[in-house]
Amino acid sequence: MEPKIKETAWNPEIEKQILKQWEESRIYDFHPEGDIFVIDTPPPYPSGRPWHIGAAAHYAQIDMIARTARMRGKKVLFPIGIDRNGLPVEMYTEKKYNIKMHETDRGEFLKLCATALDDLEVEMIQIMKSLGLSGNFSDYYRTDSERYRALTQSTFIELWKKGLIYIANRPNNYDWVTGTTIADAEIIYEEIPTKLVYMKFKVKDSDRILTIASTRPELLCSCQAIVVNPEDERYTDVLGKKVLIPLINREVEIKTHPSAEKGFGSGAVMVCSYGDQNDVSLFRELRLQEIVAIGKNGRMSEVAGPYAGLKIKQARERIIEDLQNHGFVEKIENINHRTPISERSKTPIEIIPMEEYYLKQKDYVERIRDLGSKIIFHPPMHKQILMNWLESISIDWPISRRRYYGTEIPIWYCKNCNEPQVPEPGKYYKPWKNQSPITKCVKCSATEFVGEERTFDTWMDSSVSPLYVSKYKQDEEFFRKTYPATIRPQSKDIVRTWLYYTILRCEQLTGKSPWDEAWIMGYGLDEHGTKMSKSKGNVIDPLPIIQKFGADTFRFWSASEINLGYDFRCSEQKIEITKKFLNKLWNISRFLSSFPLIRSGKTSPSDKWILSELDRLVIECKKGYSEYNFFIPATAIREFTWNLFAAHYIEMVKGRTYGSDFTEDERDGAIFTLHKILSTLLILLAPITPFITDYLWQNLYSEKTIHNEKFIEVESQEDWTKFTKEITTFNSDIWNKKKDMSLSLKDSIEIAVPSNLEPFAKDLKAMHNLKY
RNA sequence: GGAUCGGUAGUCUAGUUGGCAGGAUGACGCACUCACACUGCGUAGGUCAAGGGUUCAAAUCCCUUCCGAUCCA
Repeated sequence: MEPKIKETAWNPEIEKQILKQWEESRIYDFHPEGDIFVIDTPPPYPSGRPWHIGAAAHYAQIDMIARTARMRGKKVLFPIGIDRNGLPVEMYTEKKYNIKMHETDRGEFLKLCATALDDLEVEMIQIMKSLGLSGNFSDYYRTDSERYRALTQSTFIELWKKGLIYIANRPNNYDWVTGTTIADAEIIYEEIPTKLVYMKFKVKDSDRILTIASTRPELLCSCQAIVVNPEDERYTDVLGKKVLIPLINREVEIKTHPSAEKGFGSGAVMVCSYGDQNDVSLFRELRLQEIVAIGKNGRMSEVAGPYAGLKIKQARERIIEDLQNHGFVEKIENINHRTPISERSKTPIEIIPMEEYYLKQKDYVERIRDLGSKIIFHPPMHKQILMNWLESISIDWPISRRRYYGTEIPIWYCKNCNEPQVPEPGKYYKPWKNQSPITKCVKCSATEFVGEERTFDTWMDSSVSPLYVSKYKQDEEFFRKTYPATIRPQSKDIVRTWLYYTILRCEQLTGKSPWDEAWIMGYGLDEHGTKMSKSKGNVIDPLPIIQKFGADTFRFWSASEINLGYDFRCSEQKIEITKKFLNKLWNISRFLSSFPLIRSGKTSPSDKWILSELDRLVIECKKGYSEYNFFIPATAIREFTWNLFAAHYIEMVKGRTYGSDFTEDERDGAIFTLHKILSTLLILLAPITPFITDYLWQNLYSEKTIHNEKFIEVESQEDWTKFTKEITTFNSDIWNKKKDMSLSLKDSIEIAVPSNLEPFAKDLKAMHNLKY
């Protein structure tokens, strides 16, 4: 019999045809009726090649979530978006054209950014499509579109009217390289070598010298107090006394505070505005008058006297020199200091008082803890990341940024009384460019206005993604059906930003949690187990790999290699090896394609045995799919297919399907079982490897696509799996014996089938050519 | 300092309720050409990080220590 499938190997080129077929038949279109399942897809930022292989794996898995839901009978809304707001493109543009953003015409600069994004986006969409994502590409969204930005602005206006937004001048994380305030969530910490300088402070009206260790001697000019631990007996006699700041010659008081550690340096700490967050809280608690020592340009301000105008590092070196020359230095230690760094520009941040807009979040911590505790996390352990973050929120969220490529803050100020005022929600406003839509000041009735120039923190945009995809304030009925979304898939490094901010904002706007479930994935690591990043240069580009081995190989690798929530290593070699499995599946199908399709039959014991094992597999796979942990079905299916189905069952029934010593009923039972198993395997695998399964399905079982099929239910009544171990061991023993006797596998051998395997004797005899 | 995760063969990894430590890869040996050489069979390779405890029984539960990753102060 000739196999219907001719080629002896799976050719990934076929994926292109299948992709075309999917697009033309629009099988993944969303219709908002029935049991609705909404995915709050993360819109990727098109940062250019190489794209991150971990990200590609991540999107492949999100698609598996969508396909799993469809096979469970859900109507799936799987939006595709591109995130285009924010700093990366601004920095890319500055570098590409060798210009500075703040020195370039704003309109011109925005145009250059948009063009760059358009180019990068085309490639991004292409890669996502070639991965086989079943999302809504025909209507993909951009976070910098008019509609999206109008939504961000509307939600801001709504919250403004609710009184959740305020302006405040307070010390803030300031990234002087990019020239903007940033939120705590945008700070990372790095160990940086620095000098710990032990300085001598003279106590007034006393002979005592106080030694104070600091990594920031350049801030001496802004020192307003010395604090020691209240339980530190070394200093009880000087409490309340004044000390003289070296070089500056200003007097400040010695106070107590529990944050001063007895063990750090000498136990006495200088409090300056602002060395770190602790300084900020001390100034507030002790009601000290701040002295702003560092300006927005990252240089020392006028109050630094002779050091004014110097960059921070230069000023530090100069002041250390001067301190040494005047005998104020006791010693200098070289230490590694944990330094707050701007996540974007990778430079140490400064804390500078600035006037910014704030969104209230402190008052919401309890409410969000409550909502968070009700969200089902996959895996559950990652809920802890959110809870830890909630624990550490100490200030409201500064949401204004002094950047260009972002959503504009929709505010105009009265030229007469400076009162800020917001327009009506619903439109996209550009206050730096457009005329004020407000004609009369709400406070003084003046008629002239000046537009706000700042933009929002990009998380203000990202945090309304579930509202955008469910057409909040656009389509009431659609919104009612699709909000809250079902699931938020995302990576674990943005729990404290994207996940947290989304819950915060959606709660403030809708009073509800944005989703029922959150699905959190780990990082992609390189072969050596270190985190991949462009700056380290160890990023693996997924595109050539997908082109070489096909999307299904890449997807199956991603499913079988990534245990949900854990970090995973990426190596091309492993991906290559994965392809062997698809080929195995291909060849099993090729073999079966030489037999007629029989949809029911009288089964023999061997058939009943493998069907029992199949039931077990179905149960296992369903369990994995219900947790969206594709590692479980992928490894279980591979194990079953290769090591039970192909290695044992197919070999056991070859005699029956070809041979003449069997009845027609017996033969048909085998052929029926073979097809039953393969068709089930294809369905079980369809969410993971949608291309090859659809191709084989359409060649063997149906005119129609596999992707409209539903998952299989378990059906057999008897459990024959207790024979598995005995069968596989028996077969293995025979193979070994033939090998020992230098016989070919076809040669006959005199071995009796053991009595416990009697039901399978006929198949086993034919399989091994047994004689006795 | 605190939190989370991890430490299983040269390498990677499974081991949800304690019950013969499983798989992949690489290495080595052998075989067939019948769906598949992108194949099949086999061999070697392990103090389950270390120590202690609970138990008839511990990779698994408890305690202590060491190492690594990530996050927070």
